[in-house]
Amino acid sequence: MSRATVSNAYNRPDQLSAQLREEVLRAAKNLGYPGPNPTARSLATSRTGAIAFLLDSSLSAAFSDPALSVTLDALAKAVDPAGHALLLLPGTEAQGGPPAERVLAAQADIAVAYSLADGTPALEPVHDRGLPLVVIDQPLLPETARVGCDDRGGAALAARHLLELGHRRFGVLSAPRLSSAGPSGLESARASSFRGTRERLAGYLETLAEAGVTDVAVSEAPWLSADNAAASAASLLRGSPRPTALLCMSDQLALAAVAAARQLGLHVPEDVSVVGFDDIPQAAWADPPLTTVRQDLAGKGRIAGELVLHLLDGGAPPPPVQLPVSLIRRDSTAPV
Amino acid sequence: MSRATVSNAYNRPDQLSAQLREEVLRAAKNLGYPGPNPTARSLATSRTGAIAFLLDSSLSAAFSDPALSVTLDALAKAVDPAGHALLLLPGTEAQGGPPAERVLAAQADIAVAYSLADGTPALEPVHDRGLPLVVIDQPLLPETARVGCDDRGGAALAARHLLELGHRRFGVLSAPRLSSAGPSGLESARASSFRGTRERLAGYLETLAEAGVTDVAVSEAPWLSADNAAASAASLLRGSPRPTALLCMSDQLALAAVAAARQLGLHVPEDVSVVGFDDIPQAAWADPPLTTVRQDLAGKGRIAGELVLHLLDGGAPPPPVQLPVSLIRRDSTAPV
DNA sequence: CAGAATGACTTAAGCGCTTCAGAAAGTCCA
DNA sequence: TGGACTTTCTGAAGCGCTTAAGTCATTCTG
Repeated sequence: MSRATVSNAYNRPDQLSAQLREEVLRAAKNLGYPGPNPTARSLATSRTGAIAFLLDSSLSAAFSDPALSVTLDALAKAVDPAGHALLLLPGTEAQGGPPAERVLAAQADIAVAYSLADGTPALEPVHDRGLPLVVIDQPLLPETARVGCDDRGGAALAARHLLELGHRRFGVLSAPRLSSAGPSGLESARASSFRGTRERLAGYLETLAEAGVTDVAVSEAPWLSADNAAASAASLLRGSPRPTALLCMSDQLALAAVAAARQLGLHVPEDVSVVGFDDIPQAAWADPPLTTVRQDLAGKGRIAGELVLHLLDGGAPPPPVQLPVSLIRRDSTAPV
Repeated sequence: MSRATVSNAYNRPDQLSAQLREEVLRAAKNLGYPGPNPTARSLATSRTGAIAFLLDSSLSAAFSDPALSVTLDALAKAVDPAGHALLLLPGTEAQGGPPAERVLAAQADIAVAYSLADGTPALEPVHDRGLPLVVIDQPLLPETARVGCDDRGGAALAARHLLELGHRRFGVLSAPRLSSAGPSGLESARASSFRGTRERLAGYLETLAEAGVTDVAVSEAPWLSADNAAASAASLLRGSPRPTALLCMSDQLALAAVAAARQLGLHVPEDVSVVGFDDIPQAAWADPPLTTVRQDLAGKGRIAGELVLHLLDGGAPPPPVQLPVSLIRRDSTAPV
């Protein structure tokens, strides 16, 4: 019996009679042959069946934000029918992405970059290897597919909402920038290597400035952990004059801000209004339910998945997709 | 120039002169050669450098519990120096694990099973392929390394604590069992395919029974999502007589229970005591801070990582590791 | 200075599979 | 009945690499 026949028995049943195929599979079972070796198959077909997912930080930091879980799950479901597995490459916080050599050695057909820092060394090997690339919430690169949301517009929505409620004293709770060295605050956030951080900050500040509010306290939560975030929020709330409204770059941060406020004996929204960003599931059933900027996280993941499939199919990168955002008014904001 | 020399330039610098090596690498750069193809290298070395991580459910369901993030992160950090990547295989909720064919096709050197359902089809291909296996929070299989915590003992701790506070009317909020069909409740939880669920339930009920409490309401949260969990908790709290204490199989469930109680106008711990399980980071800064059974999640992940390294190194599976648990008293429990 | 030891590089086998081009055998129609 | 098809299976090349064994020149050693 030739190898080719066995191979066909597994991969192309139409190439041999049903009877012989049965016989082959039965013999395989008897011999304890578990089916084609995935690595050898990959080498022969030059397809690994895996998608490399590049993260900006450690797994626990990355997954502490439910926004990632939701997005990644939607992505996984979108590519699932094609049978792809997900190869997770955690980042190092110093580089805002995985180390280059890990990317170089990753067995994957395509890379998906999720909110990596600009200039992270992780993307060069992707290019060198000729891997297709889909970026989520990052600047567009040549030859790359992209999906993201209107970060700046969303931030503007949040700021405008609070202005309309009469607030004039604001604090901004910022996502981490790249390096933990140096002072925290406005300049630091503005110079963040993360596009999302920069854009949201710009959205807040521009809108506030248009309304004549220019003196805004900015605090940055170093790498996402609940404790860090609450501490940063507390530092904003202890400022004087105390802000009456907090603009938070994610719901995760907003939730921490609410907790911090409570700790300080402040009531939300009576004493301080809090608005988040993302509209993660938890935002709706938090106490109080969070006013936030909604983006379609599941849609973002699904579209990223479709882009993956499209690129794997040899398609050219389509124009970048920008998802809309909208303000969801719940109970964490009130007139000043 | 021979292939072997190039290979050595990348993998064994001691096999050639530094000068020639430089020359090789320079030439590679000029020719746009990105270094050895990972798949071909794997075939030749029969090492993929990846660890397959098998989950019981979808990514969003799995990662909605921070306990997983923490454990997985610790595992990733433990294996990181060896340069392993993580191949994530999400499960289907009907099977309590990933589909067999995905496991069969996974390019990995070893499998880690996290709290899969008993009898899931995912583990057979692991065995057939001869992959080493580490199980976390699951029954021990032959030829397998295992790490887990004392689920039953921890549950007993929680129940005893509430009994000592004088509680006599209990509700149990159970993790999902395998199938969503059939009645929810005691029998269903007892027959769960998940070892953790069964053990914790047994721990609760045995301890309560020893104290003469036998009539305990059990409600099961179908696949972990905040909404589901809160609804299940609410159904317990609406029972009559209303339980004065809720035993929750995870902190995630406990947090949802607190939210549900609040929604019903009940105060925690004045009207109802709530105790969780796991001691996830959020438990400490929740409102109120959660009384819970602590298990060393990071330690569990780290040990699992060490087991992975040990098995990959050709070591025999050591005896199963059972991690201790302890009760952490915070403010979500009070005398009845 | 012969022979052993060392260092630097190459030869060639093989990892386990897929797939294309063909061989062998059977089928069909004029 | 015989050439043209079809169906079923096999031969063999090749995917891109690693590595044990081997070659050859150079350097020691006694």
